[in-house]
Amino acid sequence: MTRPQPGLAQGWCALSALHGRIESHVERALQAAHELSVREFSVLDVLSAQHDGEGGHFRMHELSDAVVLSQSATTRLVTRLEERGLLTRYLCATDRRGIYTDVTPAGLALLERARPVNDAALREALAAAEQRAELAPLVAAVRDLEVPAPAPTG
Amino acid sequence: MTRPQPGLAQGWCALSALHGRIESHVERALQAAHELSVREFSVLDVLSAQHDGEGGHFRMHELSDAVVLSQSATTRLVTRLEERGLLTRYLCATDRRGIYTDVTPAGLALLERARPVNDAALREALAAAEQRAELAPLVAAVRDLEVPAPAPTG
DNA sequence: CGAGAGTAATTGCAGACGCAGGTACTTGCA
DNA sequence: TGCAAGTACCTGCGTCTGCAATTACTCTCG
Repeated sequence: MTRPQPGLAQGWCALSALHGRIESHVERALQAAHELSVREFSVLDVLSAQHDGEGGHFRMHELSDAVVLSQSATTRLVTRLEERGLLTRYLCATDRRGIYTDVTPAGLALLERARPVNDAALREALAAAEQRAELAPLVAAVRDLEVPAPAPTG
Repeated sequence: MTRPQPGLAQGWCALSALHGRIESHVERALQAAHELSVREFSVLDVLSAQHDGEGGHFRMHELSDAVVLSQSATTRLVTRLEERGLLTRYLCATDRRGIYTDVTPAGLALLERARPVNDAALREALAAAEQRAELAPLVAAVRDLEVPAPAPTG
């Protein structure tokens, strides 16, 4: 750990460790507060973001790409969320193979309630990770990403 | 995805996406080449690194902390690796509750064969992720971490 | 029109995970 | 010594995940 291999693995190891720590911390917080997993929150977030700018719908495979999950896992994840009334599924008119997903008002409401919990947990996890020497630089990089360029470059 | 929320979530989202993409790519490569999961490789790597500098052993809870896994998952992971002859378990002499784990020569050999596969897959995944605008800066940060201080020892 | 290739989503199955509970051991206190 | 509290690891159970196979639909070419 202190000095495994001075190659690529070091960066990847740090990335992985940081991700794991943040995920488990946020997972606990979201689960306790709203019975949401990180993935579920992520789906809601991605879908609602699209909602803002465009039609507010995602194809299943687009969604699985966005949250980096297999198609089967995405199917089941959407199913669970749909059963809780947080998402809707509807067929694509022009291509009957395609299925769109969209956030329901209930889903949007839950998302907005969960967002501060998510952000707080995120802050805590980042602060904790910053204490570790090998994670600190990556934490800084993540923080820099937050608002890289508020200038609308188009 | 294009512009979810201009807050903390953006950096975390990028970190999560990058991690997911790298992990699934490396997982496939290691699985195909050596029937190793990313976690298993990680355990072997961490343990062998410790081997270099120190006694070469980890307590279970230290290991679970290093790879960011629950204790139960660590127990089973070590069990699987032990059954394949890649790890050894032995009691701690001074504290009979504690259990140390160490890499066997076979484990070390497999690790060294798997390392180039891991590194190659890592490189590929990073290169692919770099093409995405929202992931590129984080990829750069990870690359920077690789050799932060190449100062030779002594 | 109809056969075959290709694409989108779902389902069966086995593997791995986390949580809660249990066992074994150590420590603190009387 | 004896008992309660705390620590370290393991096991039962339910859930989630990925892979492979399946179903449903579209597209291309004859």
